[in-house]
Amino acid sequence: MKKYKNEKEFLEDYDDTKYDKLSMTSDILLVSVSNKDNTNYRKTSKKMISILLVKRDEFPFKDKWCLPGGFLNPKKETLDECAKRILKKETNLSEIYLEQLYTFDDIERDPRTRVVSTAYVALVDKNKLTDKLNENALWFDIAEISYQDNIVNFTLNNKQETIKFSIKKNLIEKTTNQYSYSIIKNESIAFDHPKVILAGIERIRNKINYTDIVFNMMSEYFTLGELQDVYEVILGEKLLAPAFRRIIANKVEKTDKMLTGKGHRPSVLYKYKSKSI
Amino acid sequence: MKKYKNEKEFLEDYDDTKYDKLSMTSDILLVSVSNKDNTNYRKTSKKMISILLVKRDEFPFKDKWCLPGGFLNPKKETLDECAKRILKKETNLSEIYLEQLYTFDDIERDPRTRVVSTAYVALVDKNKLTDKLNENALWFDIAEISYQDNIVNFTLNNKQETIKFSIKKNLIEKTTNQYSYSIIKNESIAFDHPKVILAGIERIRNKINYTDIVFNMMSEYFTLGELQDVYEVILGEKLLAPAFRRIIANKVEKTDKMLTGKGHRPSVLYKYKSKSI
DNA sequence: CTAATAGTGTCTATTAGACAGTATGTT
DNA sequence: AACATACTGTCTAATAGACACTATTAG
Repeated sequence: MKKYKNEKEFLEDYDDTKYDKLSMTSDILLVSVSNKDNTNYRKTSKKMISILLVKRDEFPFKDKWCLPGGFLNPKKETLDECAKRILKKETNLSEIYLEQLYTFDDIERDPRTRVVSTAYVALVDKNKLTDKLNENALWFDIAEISYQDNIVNFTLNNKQETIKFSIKKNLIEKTTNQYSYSIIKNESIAFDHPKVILAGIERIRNKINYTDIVFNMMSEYFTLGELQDVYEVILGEKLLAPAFRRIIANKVEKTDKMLTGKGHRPSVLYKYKSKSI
Repeated sequence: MKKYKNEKEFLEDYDDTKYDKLSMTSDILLVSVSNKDNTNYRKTSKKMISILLVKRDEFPFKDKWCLPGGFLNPKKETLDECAKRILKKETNLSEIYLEQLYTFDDIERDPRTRVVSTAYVALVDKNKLTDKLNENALWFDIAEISYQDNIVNFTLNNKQETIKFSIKKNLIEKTTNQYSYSIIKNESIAFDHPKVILAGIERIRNKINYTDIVFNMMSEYFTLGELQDVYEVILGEKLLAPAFRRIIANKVEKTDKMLTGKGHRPSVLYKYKSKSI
């Protein structure tokens, strides 16, 4: 091997074309909250988690649904910037909560060639999306996430279509409960994106208890009942109101606004109060 | 654009050489626990966190220390497999705790070319390493991690050398306390590896409270005093023994072995008791 | 009035924090 | 004996869980 006197000389002589390279993408699980419409004037409309899917109009996986994503330009952007560029294209918003989730890299995850994908979770209040969505993009409600043993069954809905898929969780590390995922049923979703959806939902579920992550999906003003509903749909369990209110008490502040017209006692609207450090 | 009848036809015609690609590496923060030697026969030897660093013998960053790592072979291995291959080479062990940490991808992080690195945290009980280390590899003790405002100062030690570096944490997301890191002092460590070290230590610090991650660094038999020492050095704070014992009570089981010869009351040796699910 | 949700008071159970005390080895 | 750590008992403080109760609206 050639000996170099210094780093500058080494770099000038460096030829990266002799090494095997690969492509990377950023894929984004964009999550929000919807209201399930309701006919009974008394009942409040229940909350649901929604995710944005895009219908592929090219091969591979033509006509399947996938997460918004795109190839990284290795010369001039980071994965974060790539994710933001894609979000901007899909939602026309720049100020969106974004968090790196996991890097997915099964060798065969893309049939074209080796593509490693760094997945992101993005959270948004859907009501802020005033612009019309890209015509291939649609919000799906997560109608159900059911756990049976180590199998997770998802049901996604939009007005035209229902999507189902199932993932098996295999415990690979006892000390920290690490699981590997294998897709055991999936007809509608492209790539390994079912895994990304599950990993992202579980990330939010974990973080909801020790961070203020939920407020990225809430409107500016909300009732404590709505907030509790969102916690319940994310956690998949009912909470008791007094305990819930104690826990979130110092994350919210009362406003002088009220939500009325609901066939029951009106409720005070609250705002998110970020911790002053 | 050419129209394809089906996916097979599309894939047969697919040419990935027309897209810009990049290189990826797996870098591993291998962490263990050491005993700080002690002269007073009465005192117990205090615990320290140790990490494995490798001295680079080639450009770039020749003669600097870096984390063990290596290029991903895009044709035939996953990032996990790549990390395991490197660990095997460094430690000759296959059964090591391994967890994906974060994907680091600053554009200029490698002066040669664009290299995205997926970092891993690996934990091991150093006593299991019977084979001699690779001659370029050395364990460094983390002598100090001090926080002043949002600046973190590291001091690493081995017998010959002391390494210091400082990282500034910039809050980029209030709701979940996400920080970006910037290296503000560093003379000895290659690439952006100071960031990886900080991120890895903080990951372990977070997980120690809600998982059994710590036992991956412990010997098979340990005293509760040793275990508490490890918690304290990772958390950077003193704990009260009665509370600590209550918390870890159902993670450990008593053995009939005792640790004697220490100038004070002998202590019972315990074993890790993994949760039966 | 009724059904539905909003909101609070309070008791109990559980968990965490603190301290003091006893126990037992080596030199 | 002296020192250092091992280990436990118990009081107190803080937090979480549960339930019952009152409040207030649209229809």
